[in-house]
Amino acid sequence: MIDFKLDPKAGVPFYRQIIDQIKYGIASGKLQVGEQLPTVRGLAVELKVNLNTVSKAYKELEIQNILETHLGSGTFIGDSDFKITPKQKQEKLHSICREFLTIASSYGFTTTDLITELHEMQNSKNK
Amino acid sequence: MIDFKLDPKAGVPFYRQIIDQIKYGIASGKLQVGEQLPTVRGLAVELKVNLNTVSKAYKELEIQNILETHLGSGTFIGDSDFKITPKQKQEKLHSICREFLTIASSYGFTTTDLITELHEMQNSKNK
DNA sequence: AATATTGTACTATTGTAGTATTACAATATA
DNA sequence: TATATTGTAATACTACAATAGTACAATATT
Repeated sequence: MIDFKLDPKAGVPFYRQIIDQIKYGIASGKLQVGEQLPTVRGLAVELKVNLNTVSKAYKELEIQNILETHLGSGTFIGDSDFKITPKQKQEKLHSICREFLTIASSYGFTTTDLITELHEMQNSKNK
Repeated sequence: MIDFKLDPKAGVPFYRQIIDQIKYGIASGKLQVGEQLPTVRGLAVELKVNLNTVSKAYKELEIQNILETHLGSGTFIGDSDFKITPKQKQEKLHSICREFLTIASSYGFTTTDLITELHEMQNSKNK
């Protein structure tokens, strides 16, 4: 289970911080498929926010096929790899990159600039 | 001069659409250094928005050292290459890429995924 | 100097995001 | 079947972003 934490000074909405922490928890292996998350009320009390704030986070992750909610029993980590087809994943990657390119080009950067920079960031990370 | 167009359905604020079109105009060479932009009133009438909306766009671009405004005479494309140092440009590129990485990783994509995709997009563009 | 033209500043209005309050509906469990 | 536990829905409050209305200040032009 994750040790959830909210930072009111982060400038990021609470519900989005919750989303990010769950996503990161999955990516890092701290959260396993099938594992139950805290109940909306439980996490709301723990984080001292309203239960709707937690609910909003869970709901958005359910739309993204990352969580499964079962009324009466709770919310669980879904097996998103089974639900998101490789094609859907590829399309998501494509749309993210296209959006990125649009923003970058408005600053005058080329695709090559971006690739170069990403390479450098990758290298400096593994020092 | 650019043929400005606003899309109310874009989900992007008017002033930001104006900003993007000017930036893209510069990047694509349609706007030259020293060239005068429409007056805030002129463009406001043309786009059927309030003059403050145009003013806001110009002001933000002036902060970014992309435009120069001269009260009484108008707003002009500045020689941003002289004003933005290579170091600043590099930092901008870096911050854009880091932000991009954060978003992408929340979807489970790695830096390598992104680089690969960008390469493919670059290749398919030059067909 | 007078006037027109330019950008600026202040204020009000509208819409939306984020969060909370409260009541409800579905399911599990005793 | 009764009750507790779970997520859901409707509503409202607050803050802020976006835009507009209006008046102002600086500069150019005559």
